Amino acid sequence: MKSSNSRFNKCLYFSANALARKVEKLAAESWKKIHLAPSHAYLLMMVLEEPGAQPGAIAKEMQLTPSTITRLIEKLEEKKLVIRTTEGKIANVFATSKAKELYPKMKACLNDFSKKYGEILGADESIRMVQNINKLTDKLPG
Amino acid sequence: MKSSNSRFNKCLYFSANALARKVEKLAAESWKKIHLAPSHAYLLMMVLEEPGAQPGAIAKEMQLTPSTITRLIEKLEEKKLVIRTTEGKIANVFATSKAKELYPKMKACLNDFSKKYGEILGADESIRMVQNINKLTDKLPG
DNA sequence: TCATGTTATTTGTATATACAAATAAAACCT
DNA sequence: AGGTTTTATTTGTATATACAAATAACATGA
Repeated sequence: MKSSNSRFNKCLYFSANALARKVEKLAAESWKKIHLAPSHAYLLMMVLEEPGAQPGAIAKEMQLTPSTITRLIEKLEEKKLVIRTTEGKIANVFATSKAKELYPKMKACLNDFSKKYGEILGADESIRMVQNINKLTDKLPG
Repeated sequence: MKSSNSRFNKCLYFSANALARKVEKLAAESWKKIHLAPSHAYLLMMVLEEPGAQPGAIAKEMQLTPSTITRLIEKLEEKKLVIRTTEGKIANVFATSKAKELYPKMKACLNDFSKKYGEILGADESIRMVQNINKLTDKLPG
């Protein structure tokens, strides 16, 4: 069933969720090569690029709640991809050397993914669409 | 943090998910009045408008998997809003009279929600955006 | 007709995410 | 300094969703 044929096709709730689910799936395919879920991969990339990042800052940047970030970090710790140091109420997250070795492959996965949807949508079109979605998101409250 | 300032702002995965989360929250507010999660509400409306709908068809229209539909129906059954009849391998889902009584309020919630984001985004803009999102979704595989 | 394949649904299990409450540390008044 | 408020993080619990396997019914071709 196409979104454009659904009885719900006029509703932003439905449309936004349907898009997110499809995109999630497409992204998961790209990241599968290195056995990471997209959200784990994004967090890890952030930590690689900003060593010692704090969970609260990560939450803001990823627009997820702090509790979700805690849970993601736990998973990445299990995989020995990050470590956490806690000093007072502040936690800092660092990528391990295992993660650092993975970094080039991660960039390749990211590339693969954006190429994949770039081909489907057209390069210009896809860049414009992402910008429009961001603009929309920024206007919504919260 | 604005989407447009995030290090991930160029990535469709990130953008689509951030949008969906915000919209979900906004929708949940509107549906809270009648104590329904948006996905439950959408399924229920479909069943109200199409009595006897089959889980498989509902899955297609809502672009969710059949197993997810089963789970949603279970919840709605607990709330006495739908009943399920099974004949052979075919199941049919019907709204109860309790659900039928709720229908006008549901339409009001839906209205409230679309008014809410219509005000935030502008009526034309929001309609155009939903169409663009649908078009994008339809182009993606799966 | 019956063996095999296909379809519809459900179940078992896993993941992502959130909210609210619990901790714990730091900052801030007076 | 000592009490109060704010901030950062984690934990307990709940929801939405999916995939893969199980089940059950149906269809179909030899």
